[in-house]
Amino acid sequence: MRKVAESTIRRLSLYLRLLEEFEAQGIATVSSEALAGRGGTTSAQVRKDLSFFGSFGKRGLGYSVPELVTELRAILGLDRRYQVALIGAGKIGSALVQYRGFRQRGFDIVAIFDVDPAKIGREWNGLVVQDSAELETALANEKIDMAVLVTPGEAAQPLADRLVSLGVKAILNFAPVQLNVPHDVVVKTVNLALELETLSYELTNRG
Amino acid sequence: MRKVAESTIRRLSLYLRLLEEFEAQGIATVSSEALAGRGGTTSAQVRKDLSFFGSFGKRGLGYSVPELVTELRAILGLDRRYQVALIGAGKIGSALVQYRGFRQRGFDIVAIFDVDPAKIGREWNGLVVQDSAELETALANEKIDMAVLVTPGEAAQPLADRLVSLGVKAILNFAPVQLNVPHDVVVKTVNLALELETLSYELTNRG
DNA sequence: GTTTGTGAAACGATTCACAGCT
DNA sequence: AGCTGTGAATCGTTTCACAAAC
Repeated sequence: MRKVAESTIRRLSLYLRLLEEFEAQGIATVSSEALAGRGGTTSAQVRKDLSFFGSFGKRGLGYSVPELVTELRAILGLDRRYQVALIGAGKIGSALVQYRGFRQRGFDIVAIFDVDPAKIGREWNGLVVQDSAELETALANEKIDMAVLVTPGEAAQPLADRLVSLGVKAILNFAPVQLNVPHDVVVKTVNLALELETLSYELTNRG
Repeated sequence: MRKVAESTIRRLSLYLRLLEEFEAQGIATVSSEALAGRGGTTSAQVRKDLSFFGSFGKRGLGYSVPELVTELRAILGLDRRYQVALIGAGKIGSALVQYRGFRQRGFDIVAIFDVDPAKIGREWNGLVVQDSAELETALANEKIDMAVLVTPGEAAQPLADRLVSLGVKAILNFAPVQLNVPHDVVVKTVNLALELETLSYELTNRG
């Protein structure tokens, strides 16, 4: 498959959300214009984005909502479930476990780890918090698709290395560091400080 | 000031973090090469990024670490403090309040709101959770620079509208919706579902 | 008449490469 | 000699505009 820009993928994700709303309202077809309108983009952009993956519309008519929902789910890999390990049972980790969008979209948290003895052994949303030291033995028989790293900065890289050794191919990183991983592993970092600082920049330099 | 790309601002933020580490280690000067190395970019990119704002280096030598730290803080607007209102006292809000990077970087949470009667009136990190219905009266005398929105999707837009009316010029949005605001208001949306879906896409279309 | 799909044009960001300063 | 600062070249993304399909 030809290389598609990340910005395109993010927009597809937005379109999918809008389409699901349309579907819930029983709307049968949408134009690229309608999809663009609430998505903060243009109709040409919508059509270009979709054209990377195929021709899903009918000229003069638009796109079938249920059809496009199915296509986008397949493109985004959301027509399957993922086994997720959560590393770090702090406040943010806890919020993530609760977040219904997580399970709803196919991401099942199947293991939780922490280094804090006060947390290890406690039950948490039906899962017992395990010792991070036992990562390897605990995950030996579990097939983990993704890891969510919610640890202090200094702990993140060593844990990432161990996760990679265990065969994890995708990491969602909330630690405020750049992770170093092999080419075949995908990392998405959500850096709160960065977001605040871009806001701060915009505020001071007129927004 | 000439328009600078957001990607540039995000990298400046990364450089600042690295420089602070160098500073703590007592390193006096760095080359663009050294800044690039751990920041995941190239030396030319570092120089170009900085050149938008001035000439901070010395040819043949590199950049003075403390000087560049000061410059970047000023550029990013981090040489002042911000008054932040937190809207939504759930798990994620709680995690944000605790997050030390928040206060450390100059962001002071001065008010917390929620609609849940069980939470209203409770003390939370030294602040009493107030009723979101009272937003206007509670913030009448407080000068709020930023709001952090951590509410369900449907509540976000109406609250954003009220915050804008109150003169808030920057919003960090964790609700999974696109917010509609006037030109002079900056919004940064952190959309967890989006991040997961880009990971999911990468997993299914690469590996 | 309406709306898609897509080459081509325009725009924007990154990389190159080197002159100029220390 | 070493490293910055920057115009020029390259690369990638978005917008335009229109022929083709319904």
